[in-house]
Amino acid sequence: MGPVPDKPTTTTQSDAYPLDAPSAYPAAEIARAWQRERPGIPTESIGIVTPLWRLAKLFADDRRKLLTELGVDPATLDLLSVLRRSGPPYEVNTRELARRTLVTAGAISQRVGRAEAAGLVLRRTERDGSRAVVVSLTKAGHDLVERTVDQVLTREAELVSSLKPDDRELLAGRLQVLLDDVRHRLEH
Amino acid sequence: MGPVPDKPTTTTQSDAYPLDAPSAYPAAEIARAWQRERPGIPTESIGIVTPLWRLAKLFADDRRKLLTELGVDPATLDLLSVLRRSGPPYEVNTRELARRTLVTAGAISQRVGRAEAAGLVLRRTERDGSRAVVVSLTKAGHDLVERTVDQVLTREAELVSSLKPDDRELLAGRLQVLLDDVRHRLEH
DNA sequence: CATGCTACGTTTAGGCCTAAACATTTAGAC
DNA sequence: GTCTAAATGTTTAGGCCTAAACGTAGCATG
Repeated sequence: MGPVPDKPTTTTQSDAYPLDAPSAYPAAEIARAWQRERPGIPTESIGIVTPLWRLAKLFADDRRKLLTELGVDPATLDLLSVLRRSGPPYEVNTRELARRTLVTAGAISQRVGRAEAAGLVLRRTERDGSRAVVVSLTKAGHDLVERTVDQVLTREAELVSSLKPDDRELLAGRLQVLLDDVRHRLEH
Repeated sequence: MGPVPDKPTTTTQSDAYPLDAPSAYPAAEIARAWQRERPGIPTESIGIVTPLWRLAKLFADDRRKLLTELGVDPATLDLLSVLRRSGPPYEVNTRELARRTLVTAGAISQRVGRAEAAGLVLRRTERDGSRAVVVSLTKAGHDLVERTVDQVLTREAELVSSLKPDDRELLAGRLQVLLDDVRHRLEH
């Protein structure tokens, strides 16, 4: 049966995993532990889903910390970035914002509300008497993006810099294919 | 310069992206949009980070919805799963829990508090007069894991079922390598 | 031009998390 | 032993998000 991972740790901390390796239990060990505890359970997904979640969390935590220093929060920068990237006149309606950021309409409404209160965006109706809302970037919002996005992307490029360009493209491609497939399955 | 993606969408929703493809702007287009708007900005990471975040969110949202139907929340099941996987006597101290779940000590404290109030776990000091806390699974907690984990893993196996075993292992391996490297970099 | 369905944005309630402040305990230095 | 510094678990404050309830606008049918 090989080594027994994920052993009970009643004693103190870390039998198998020293403190200086804060999260070193590969997904493979989680799958093995489930197989040991519940033989036959479908564990094929663990090797994909677990590292994927962990990577996402590491990137998100790191970005949040960097942005805190810069005086922004990730949700606001996400909103401003979509507007900035769309090019002049830096306007996008709220449906489109929800679609591009993968959050609910309610979340968009709150994000825009906060950003508007901070003077970073403006909100106006799409046409007279229309209910649709268009959000646009103010100068302050534009400036905020300009002085933060480079730092964020530079930092993240550093974090993935162990990947050689070919490997990076290969991984990016496979992730995109998987993403498209998962999205397709979720649409039923 | 090729096609111009991520065009302003002042008009209505979705010029280039119909509503029936709720999130179809590949990471590559985001990178191209940044290059168009801010030439020279380092965009290498986008192809990795963006699909990775989106996949993580799709999986997390789907799991949350499934678990809501089953009457649990993801955070609680995460806690119970670590305990269940550790094998008899289903006990893990709180430091170890924090390490394995990638959340802060405060979050663990709250998770355990909620689970304890729901009768799913017990909390006791590690030794007499000690400050260290050990969390253990109750029968109710054990039962809850038994009747939910199979469904969660089955569902997730379905979501990644487009990957052939070889592809799956390859991707899992590359993600784990990247995870280890990113973690290493974050330790400074 | 009613009627009812659908789409849309906002608001509210509740949940979970992080960061920081606390209160102890544990470990070292001398 | 004593004292200081580090480690540990909890609490609190504040932030962001989802789900659901609303109120209204758009629109097709008859």
